[in-house]
Amino acid sequence: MMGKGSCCDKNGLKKGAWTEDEDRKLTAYITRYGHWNWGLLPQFAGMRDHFTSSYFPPVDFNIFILWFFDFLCLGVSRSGKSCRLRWMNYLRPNMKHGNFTEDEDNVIISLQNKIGNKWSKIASKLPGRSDNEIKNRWNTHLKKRVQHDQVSGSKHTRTLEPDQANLDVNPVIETDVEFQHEDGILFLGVPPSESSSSSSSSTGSSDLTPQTFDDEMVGDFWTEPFLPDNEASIPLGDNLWSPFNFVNDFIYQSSCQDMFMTDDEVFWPTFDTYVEDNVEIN
DNA sequence: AAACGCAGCAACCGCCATACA
DNA sequence: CTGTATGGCGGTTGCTGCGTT
Repeated sequence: MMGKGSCCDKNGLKKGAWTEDEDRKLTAYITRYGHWNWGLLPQFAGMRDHFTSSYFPPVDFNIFILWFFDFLCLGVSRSGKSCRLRWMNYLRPNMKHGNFTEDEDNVIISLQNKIGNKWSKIASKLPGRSDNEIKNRWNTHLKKRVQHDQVSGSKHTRTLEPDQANLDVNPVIETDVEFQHEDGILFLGVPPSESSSSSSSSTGSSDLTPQTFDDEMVGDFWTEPFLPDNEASIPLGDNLWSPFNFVNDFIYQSSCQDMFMTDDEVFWPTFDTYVEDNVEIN
């Protein structure tokens, strides 16, 4: 469903509904690299019509130079803030949309009653739900329901006991969250094949695997880029920028290779090919 | 079938907190 | 301490879809 209409603001940044192409680029980019800076992410994610490939994190000097050339020449189509919002509210892995369960509604009602409109806090207790979605749920459904129940004295709403709604008691699973790569799929949390047998930190809600977004995990995931820990074991090819990129490319090609590659373009650009393709040298 | 009104919700806006130079 | 950049949050907007008239 559309939100605000599409247009550009005074700075030339695109606004309004996101296109599938923009979603794909943003998802592929963050899946591949995480994000180190929302403000710069649109540049690297290729959120522009005519420049969609060859970006890598600025951990490599060569890459920074490439980015800087592009930065000097081109505008950004989406603000970092817009990218962040889109990712957090819609594109994140394992996000649920619509169809709130009775239990979810009851958690929202109880926590809203307890702590007020602290949507991000409430969202942290509902895996797969964004604060925006919960806020909308409250404003469009639950607020009326609560008001109706209060007026009518109805007990339709099953509120949680105080200890159940206590913010210090996380009702969802707590799990060590990390990027996993299994059968070509990059995802967060314990792999499905391991979740049922994991004994380290699961609290028993195995049906909620593989992800949660409690505060502790959010801090790690949202503030640090994805850095594979096995890069040292990957041989460095002469035409690759770094072992870091090599590993990322491997994971990336397995998880979302349709983003940058067409059927007849199956290669990863080197610095030289990038310059040939994208930079005019006087 | 057309017009209208409302609900749902994605996205924007503005403010605040924090980090950093 | 001050100014700036950035991220996060809650409130609000306005487009779309659907039901009603």
